[in-house]
Amino acid sequence: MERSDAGGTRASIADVARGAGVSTASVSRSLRGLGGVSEGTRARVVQVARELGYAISPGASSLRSGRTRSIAVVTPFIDRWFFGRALGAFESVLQQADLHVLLHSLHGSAEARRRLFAERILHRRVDAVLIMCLKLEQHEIDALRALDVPVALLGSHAVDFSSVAIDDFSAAREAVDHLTGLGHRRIGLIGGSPVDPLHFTAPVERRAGYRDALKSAGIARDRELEADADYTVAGGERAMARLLDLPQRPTAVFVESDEMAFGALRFLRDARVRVPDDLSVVGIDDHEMSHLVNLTTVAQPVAEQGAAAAHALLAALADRSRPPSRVMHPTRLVVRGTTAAPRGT
Amino acid sequence: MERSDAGGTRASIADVARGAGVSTASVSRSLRGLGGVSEGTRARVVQVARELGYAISPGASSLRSGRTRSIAVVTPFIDRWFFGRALGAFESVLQQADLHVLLHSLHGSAEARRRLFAERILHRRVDAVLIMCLKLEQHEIDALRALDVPVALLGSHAVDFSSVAIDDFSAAREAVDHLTGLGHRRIGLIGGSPVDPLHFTAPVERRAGYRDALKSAGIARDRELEADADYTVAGGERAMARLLDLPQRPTAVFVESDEMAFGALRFLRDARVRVPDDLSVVGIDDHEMSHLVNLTTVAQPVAEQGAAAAHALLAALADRSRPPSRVMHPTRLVVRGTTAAPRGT
DNA sequence: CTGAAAGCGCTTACAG
DNA sequence: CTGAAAGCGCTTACAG
Repeated sequence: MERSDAGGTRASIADVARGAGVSTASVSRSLRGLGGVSEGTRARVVQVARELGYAISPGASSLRSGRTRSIAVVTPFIDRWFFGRALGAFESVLQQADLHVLLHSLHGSAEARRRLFAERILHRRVDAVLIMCLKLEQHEIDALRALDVPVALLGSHAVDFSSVAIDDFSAAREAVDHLTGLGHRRIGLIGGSPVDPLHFTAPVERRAGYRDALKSAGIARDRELEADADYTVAGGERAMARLLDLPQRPTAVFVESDEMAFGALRFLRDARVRVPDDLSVVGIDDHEMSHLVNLTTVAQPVAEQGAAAAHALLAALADRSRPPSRVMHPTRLVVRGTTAAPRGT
Repeated sequence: MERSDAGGTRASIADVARGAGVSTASVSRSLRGLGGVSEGTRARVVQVARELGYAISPGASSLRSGRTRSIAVVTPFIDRWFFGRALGAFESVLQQADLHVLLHSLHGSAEARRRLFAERILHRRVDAVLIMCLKLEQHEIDALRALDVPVALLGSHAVDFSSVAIDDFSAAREAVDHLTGLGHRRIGLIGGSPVDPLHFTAPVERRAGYRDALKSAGIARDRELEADADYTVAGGERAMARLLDLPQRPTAVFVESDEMAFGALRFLRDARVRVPDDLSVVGIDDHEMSHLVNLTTVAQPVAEQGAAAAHALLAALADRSRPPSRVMHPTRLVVRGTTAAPRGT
């Protein structure tokens, strides 16, 4: 029968060694499943450890071994769909590998980002690091390398590190090609600001994909049709308002994320603009709410990216000499009810 | 100018002591801002530490001091609105206090929950623990107490620990009172299963509030009108389908969460049931998407609860003799467009 | 104000 | 297969 009394809580490896009549070295080897211990010894040690309610001291273990069994994840936000979902899958894989996840959110703050790298907050505290969706500056790459642990990126790339992402450029092209294929010529963009202090990767790539799609369709670019937002529902709402204020309204809008698209749809409904009759809308993500509002979008596999990032780190931990890997996950256009041919065609 | 070379990365407290011509004790005191050091010494130490790129070894520090500067948060899910938002606010407060957050998700698994407590996964690894939304069993409370660190609960209560929550019973009453006030008599429930293996607190309390509101309005309870779901959009959809299949349909439905309500609304739209003309719907949460679908709901302050939980833990850390606190956050009915008087009134 | 020294609890060569 | 011992890098009484 398992019990854990107050005394048991404080049992150290020396207590277990004493109880089993062996050295602390043998206890360490037995409990970690290492070779070089007889089965009899191991069984006795395991038994005594359980009786005493022994639990290793992570601090002592990591001081000696240099391994912390923790992995940091640096994320711009926690409370947004993409990040929550990627994080969940990431954490799940690592938990199964008996690793802990240190959560470090930037909360959208460039200052928090600066502090993270300048103050060596992760130093010696983790065995590996995942960076979500940030376009890294060279000095940040240097700071990460100085940590001397495997680093992986989710949603961006850097030559030095393993990365997992979708092809944001192609995803945007897919969305806008769908619109031009339907016959639209005047196509707006609601996207992240290119001057966002946090420097996300997606806005830059997706905007480039949008422009490229227009070019391929022989449509001249009109800077007025590009509205900046901040990847939130409210931001999408405001950006849509600006687009509708234009002397020459677009007949379709490509929105860089589903959450912004929700905001755009909301504004259109209130403004009595019919979708897709008067205006088509296409997003990126396939957010879990998208089917509710019947949004046409380019789906990306989010949980899969989180899990892949975890596996990349696990592989790097198992073999430190392994070269960085780069995984691109596929996207897929999901046509629903918010897109149609422009009126009068 | 700040630099961090490879050598700097490995500097230890002894290196700093040597560089500054003082003992390691003085370095420790200087860097932690403790008293008993002259300003001249402190300045010199700080300067040398910066030059060498010194960063403390968390393992060594915690081995000696017993403090890890980490706080664990145990959450049933990461990728749901409520949890992401509460978690974000929680982490933000702790980060500002120079504390780290260890994220441990149960991923909805009762087995993961069992393992967490049985295998002493948090033992000596954290200075405090936050438990989200779980109704704790006695043996779990015992296991948490054996950790010998402050524990706080968010979304549930236990006599031994500090807690932060809303009054789920009242929130449900508020929602259902609104419905009965409008004249509804046949009111359905879409709620969490009372036999969910994870034992959440909210479903039990909210269902009780629903029943109490009916009773106060003199309406007999009809078990058929209570549909079990799992707090997901898809679950809300399925539950709504079952309610519509009833020989005698409800004229209104109280849904225990906005996310389930979204699913319910989706089903109603596809089934061509008009809301609120044919059927009223009210939720709980005030999810960020709720205003998009015009959902009437009972708002709860989620980020505030996360921040309050962090502050409760901070206070306990500062004064271990402080008795457990219990904070109840207010809820507020937000009437939008999914509720109205029943037809023919 | 300062330093010498003990010791936190492990892991890891090393020797047998 | 096993153990004695060193040492990881700090913090903390203690003494001066």
